Amino acid sequence: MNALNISVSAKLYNKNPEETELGKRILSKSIELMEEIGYEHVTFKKIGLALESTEASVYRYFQNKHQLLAYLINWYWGWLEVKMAQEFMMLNSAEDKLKRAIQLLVMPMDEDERIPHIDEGTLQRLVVAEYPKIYLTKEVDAENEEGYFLGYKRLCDTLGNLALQINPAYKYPHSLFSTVISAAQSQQFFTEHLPRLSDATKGSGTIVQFLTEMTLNSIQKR
Amino acid sequence: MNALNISVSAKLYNKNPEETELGKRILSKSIELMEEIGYEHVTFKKIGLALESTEASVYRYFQNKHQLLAYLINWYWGWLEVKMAQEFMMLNSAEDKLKRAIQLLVMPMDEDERIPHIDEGTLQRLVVAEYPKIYLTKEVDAENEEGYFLGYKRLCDTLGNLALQINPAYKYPHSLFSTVISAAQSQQFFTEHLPRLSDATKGSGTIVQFLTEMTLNSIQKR
DNA sequence: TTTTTATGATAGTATTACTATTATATTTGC
DNA sequence: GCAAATATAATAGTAATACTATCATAAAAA
Repeated sequence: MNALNISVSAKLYNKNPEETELGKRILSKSIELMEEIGYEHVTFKKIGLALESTEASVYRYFQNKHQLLAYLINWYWGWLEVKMAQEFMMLNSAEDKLKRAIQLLVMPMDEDERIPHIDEGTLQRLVVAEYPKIYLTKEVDAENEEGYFLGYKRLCDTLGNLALQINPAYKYPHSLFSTVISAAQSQQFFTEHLPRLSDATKGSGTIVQFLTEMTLNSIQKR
Repeated sequence: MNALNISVSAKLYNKNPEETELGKRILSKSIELMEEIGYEHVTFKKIGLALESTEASVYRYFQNKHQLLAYLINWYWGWLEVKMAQEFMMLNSAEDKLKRAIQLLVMPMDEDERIPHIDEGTLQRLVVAEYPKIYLTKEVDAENEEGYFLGYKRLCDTLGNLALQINPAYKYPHSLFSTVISAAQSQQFFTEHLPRLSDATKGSGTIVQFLTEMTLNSIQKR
């Protein structure tokens, strides 16, 4: 039905939330509620209440809160990659593409009207505040096999390949971009909450400059 | 009593665990248990049980699990800084000091026999697996004012100042070292659990090389 | 030796993270 | 248009968690 559909591994839900109205409302309200009160304070009961539905209904779509967060974050990485692919069509050099990718990682996002049930801006803030929680668990190895982290991995690969176009001899493309993506998130968080851990003033310009310099200096042939 | 005492903000405990035998056993067992079963699965009841003490006794030292984790992680950063200061005395150039600092961030740690109740190696693995959880909460601003993150901030400052010795014009010392410290942890985690997000093989050599190159390329005058 | 302090033992409460059951409304197949 | 399947709502119930409180006793300090 949507002009655009982001694919998320079927292991990330009990019942596909994109296929029903209630499912979409669960996604929409979960993003809103998690961003508002924080992952730790969210319960399926509260989500049900916010939806004027029930706890049991939310459990039909997701096994638990952790799986729901993993779904949302994977959706976000998938969506970012689609955005990047669109933007890259208008650019020629790998360096320009990398620069644009870094901007997309940090800049506030506009609502995509092709996907009305997801507020991308709110989702981005949610990712900034919560993303490491999906892998920093004792279940990471089992969940990795289920595809919980494919979104992140694919994005890392994509950016790593751009780096290799600039310098095929660069030795650490995966490490560099897992670091850059992660830093894109954490620098946003630090700028807002722990400013002594960043040099950025409000607004995303400084963060983009810092990350761009770090990235290009790392991969540049010299 | 100890030859060495790491200072941790008094807001990070109810009752100073370094001052009693039970307190020290709580630290020791908590590190062990958290590393073994993971932060999420730890409860004060389980800690009490492992100590052959009680839940209530653990609550006398720490308000909750989150505060306990924050204490342990702050202790770790404080201890790392002491280690670094020791090592820096034997080095002259800021560049050598930075290189050594990166090694200390990544390399497995030996037990410090001056502090018998803390197993630094296990604590390091705990920090790798859990450190962002202390700031990625809705309480971050309030806890920041209580000094929950001083250890991290001080370490960042120290390393940032070394960078400024190499290049006083470098614009992003705080951002760079919050990124490098964070990457030091996450690259260790990725190497073990999500290898597609790093280029390192087992052993810490590749991670050290990657971080050292990234750091020096970023700050170098050119 | 008295008093304070630290710990242990136990109980209790509200919330969380589920699982299960049943009733009802809606959609789909024929 | 009707039967069957499916989706949701409403409700109940359970085990574990995250605390708080009380009291007895042991050890240390005054």
